[in-house]
Amino acid sequence: MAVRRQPTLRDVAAAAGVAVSTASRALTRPGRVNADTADRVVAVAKELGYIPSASARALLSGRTATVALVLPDVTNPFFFGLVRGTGARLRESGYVQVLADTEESAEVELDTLRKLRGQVDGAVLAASRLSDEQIAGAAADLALVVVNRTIPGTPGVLLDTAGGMVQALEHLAGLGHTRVVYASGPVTSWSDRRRREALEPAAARLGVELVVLGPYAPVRSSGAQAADAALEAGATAVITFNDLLAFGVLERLDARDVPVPGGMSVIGCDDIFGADLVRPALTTVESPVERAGRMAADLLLARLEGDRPGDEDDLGGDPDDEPAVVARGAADPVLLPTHLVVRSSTGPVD
Amino acid sequence: MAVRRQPTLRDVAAAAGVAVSTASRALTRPGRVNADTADRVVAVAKELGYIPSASARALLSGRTATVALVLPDVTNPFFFGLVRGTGARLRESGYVQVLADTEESAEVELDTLRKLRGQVDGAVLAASRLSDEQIAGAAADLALVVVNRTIPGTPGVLLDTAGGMVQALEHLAGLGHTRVVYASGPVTSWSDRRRREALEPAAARLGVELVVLGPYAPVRSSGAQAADAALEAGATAVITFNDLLAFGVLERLDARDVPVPGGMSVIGCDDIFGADLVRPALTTVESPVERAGRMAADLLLARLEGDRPGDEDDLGGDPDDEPAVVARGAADPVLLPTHLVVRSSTGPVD
DNA sequence: GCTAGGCTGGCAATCGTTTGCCAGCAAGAT
DNA sequence: ATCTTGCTGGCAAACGATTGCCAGCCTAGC
Repeated sequence: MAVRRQPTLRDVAAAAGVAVSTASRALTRPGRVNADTADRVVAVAKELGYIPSASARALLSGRTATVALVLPDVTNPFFFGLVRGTGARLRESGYVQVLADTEESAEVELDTLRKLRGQVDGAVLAASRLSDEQIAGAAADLALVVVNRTIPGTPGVLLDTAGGMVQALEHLAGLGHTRVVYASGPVTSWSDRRRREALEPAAARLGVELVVLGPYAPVRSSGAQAADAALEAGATAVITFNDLLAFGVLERLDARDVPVPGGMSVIGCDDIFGADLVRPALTTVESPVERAGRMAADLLLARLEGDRPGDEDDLGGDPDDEPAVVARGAADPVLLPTHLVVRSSTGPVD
Repeated sequence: MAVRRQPTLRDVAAAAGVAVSTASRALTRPGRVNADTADRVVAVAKELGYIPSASARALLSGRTATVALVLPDVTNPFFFGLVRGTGARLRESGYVQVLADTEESAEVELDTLRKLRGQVDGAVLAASRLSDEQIAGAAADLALVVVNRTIPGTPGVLLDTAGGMVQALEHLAGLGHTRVVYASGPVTSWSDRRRREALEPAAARLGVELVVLGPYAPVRSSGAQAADAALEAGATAVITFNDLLAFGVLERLDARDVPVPGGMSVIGCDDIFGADLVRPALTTVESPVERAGRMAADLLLARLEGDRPGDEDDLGGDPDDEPAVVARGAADPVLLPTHLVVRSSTGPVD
């Protein structure tokens, strides 16, 4: 029941009959102590089940080997890929991942970031509710990587959903649609702005009339309004800001007995869990979210490892170390391509 | 770009013109120092943006104010409720939540637990892949709470899905079904065993023939086999181990042109995200997973707070403190009831 | 006027680990 | 035989916060 006291380095040293410093070196500085001594210490440490105290290490080195993933809502399926992607990459490098849910609140987010400083070496910030200035400010205190935001001086990973949306429009144009609605997302969304900017010229080029509606909250319940508005606009197809919204649209169309894709084609964005479960299965723009997570963690780790004082004379760099990422980290954000997944919610105009 | 050095208590003390010890007391021991002095220190601390070092605190106190949630697979929708529930409760008490993914491997899990010791004050273990003995062993080194497991001496939270399954069977019996399949889950699953034990007598009581098939891997792709086996068994309804399996069953039935619920009624378990998205919407046993998460965190926190040396003379206990939870913590696991959510995948026999 | 006691604030030890510096020792060079 | 050099291991000072102990001071009571 009661948790037993952990053996410390002192215990190990005593049991091995050496000084604490020797024990420390035996475990962390191969070659620095006599091989026999080292073996003895290692054996004793194993025997005692010794595990170095993370707090003590952190106190001395200032590094915690911990990275936070800061999200507005852990349960939004869109973020699962990020959780998994960053988590996998961090684990590979021996880092611990902590999850911070900011409950969609800028205030909570700011507070979280404040508290995190010192507890973690860095953070991946996704779908931040903060202003560019606030993020830049926080970045002065904590190594930060942003996802789907561009903050000058802060490394970032961007998902090129705009490119996927253009593919979606091309797909619809190919099916004969000439009047297409884009049900837009939050005005604060960087990617929403970027998509509109990409869709306009694409529509012109394809000879499609693009009607931008919204903004809609990117949740299922907003789908009803979006569906109604799209019908009213006389469109034969609707592209939504994200899949949740698309789910809501499908529900509403079903409730109004509008056949999909016969009466209306629907395209979502993100390809979250469930997109292939709805009927008809949703045609959607798939984003490599998990890869984005890995990449974000990559950028952060590159920066953290680069910060290590010991590495400073290592300017030559290891050719196997993907120097491109390290070099790009501080500069332009990484842009990851997306692609359209065609399922059953799109079809030719009746 | 470069992260600036954090102000320490020494900086605050120097700026306020007091000793470090005084500064410390001003911030943590209200009343211990002169009010004027305290105000000055607090003001300076705020001005400097001082944040106490978590590592230093942890080193001294042995407590990290951090709790881990250990899961076999972070991305399994079933666990989202746990993530959210434990997270919310932990945040309320000022704890940080760290997420550990064990990749469905007992080895990784054991290793994770080993590394976690010392980094966290405790852990919530869900769907552990470890044996009872291994868990009991780990519990000696780290305060543990298990979800859906019964380990003597280790507090736990159980979801009474068995009860919900009985409701499901009653629902089916009421619709006139007389031959029902239970598509079982992993043999190692505690809850699966418990469900079978509860379904047998319920079936006898209701005059329903119960056919247990499986075990099936609790994933969507296994649904095809399960659906085929259920059809072959001549059943008119199937209850599945979980919703993912049910999704697979629905898909297969659709592919084989078996109408649902006309040709086959389908009931899932867990009510994960997507259960109301599939067509027909899935009738399923809803588990209060988020509540289970809160409860698990509750038990863990109660135990952690109880361990605090300072609280030992507080045996009377605060009447507002929900002493029931604290008392129950070490004893029997908490059992949370579940209930059936009826949607469109169940109906009368044709 | 003197002492007892309360209030306030400082000193220093402590937590567990790492690491710069130094001392002892042995072996090889001169 | 002496000096140099390299290897090994110990001492002690950090890291930042907390806290037991103590000293100084002020006030109140006699």
